[in-house]
Amino acid sequence: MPELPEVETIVRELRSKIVGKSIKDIDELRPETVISENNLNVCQLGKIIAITRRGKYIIVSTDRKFVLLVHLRMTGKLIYLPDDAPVTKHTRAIMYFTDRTKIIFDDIRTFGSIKIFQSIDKTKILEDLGCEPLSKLFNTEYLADLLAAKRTTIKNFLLDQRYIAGLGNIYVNEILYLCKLPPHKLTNTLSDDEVKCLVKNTRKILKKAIEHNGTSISDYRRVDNKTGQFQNLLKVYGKDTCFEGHAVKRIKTNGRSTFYCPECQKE
DNA sequence: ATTGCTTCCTGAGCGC
DNA sequence: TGCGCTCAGGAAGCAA
Repeated sequence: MPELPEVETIVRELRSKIVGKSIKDIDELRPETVISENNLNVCQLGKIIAITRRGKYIIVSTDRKFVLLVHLRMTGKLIYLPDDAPVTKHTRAIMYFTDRTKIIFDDIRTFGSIKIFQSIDKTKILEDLGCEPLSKLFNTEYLADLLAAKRTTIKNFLLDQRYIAGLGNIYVNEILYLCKLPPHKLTNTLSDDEVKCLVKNTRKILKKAIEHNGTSISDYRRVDNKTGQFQNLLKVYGKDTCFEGHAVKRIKTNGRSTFYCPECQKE
């Protein structure tokens, strides 16, 4: 499941491989995968000049001011290949470049999409995202104010993209474990020290996961189809026993698997 | 306004 | 062998 570190890894790798290439065409193998305004002719998109990230969105900008927002959801992959390489059973779209290479957009569960906009100003979807957890804006003041105003659990809060952009289920479980906070603790009951701890560990774990090219639990793959390595360093998600050797409890919260250690993460 | 539940989808894993 | 069931989960849309 691509979260911030996985998307960041993909963005960095895409940047080194396809910035400067001209988009020849986009072939949509499954309807509703590529969504654009006004019957846009995808042959007119132009040359890729930048690839950035906001939350879990990949932002591809072209010299003709077009912006492609790619969201991988749970099972989306972007794989860079020669243009005659075979596609997979779940390839939903193919972006061809003029130098006989391509990116295939592979997505088993079909929730991902590629949205094309005529300028960055039209991408309203990005305006609803909260701050980037690796930016200076993400600090104890920002977090303390938001947490105090909410009436939900810390786990629900951390997963909400309107407050912090980029966290998903795996990293939220890991962050709460590192902070020794139970997932059901209410946001407005957190102490100043606990808020500080959240900021510190969120940054720490995201940076470390990026260094290890993300977490490949199931479907996530890098642009060369290789796995990331951070799954080997998880301390509580998917574990029977935590890093300290205690039994890990697995519960469901809002339809999500929640792994936590009742011993380490006491009220 | 805010919060939480349902829904979308396919494949893997399991019991029988 | 194969059937039916459950689970994986981001976020839009809807309900309370």
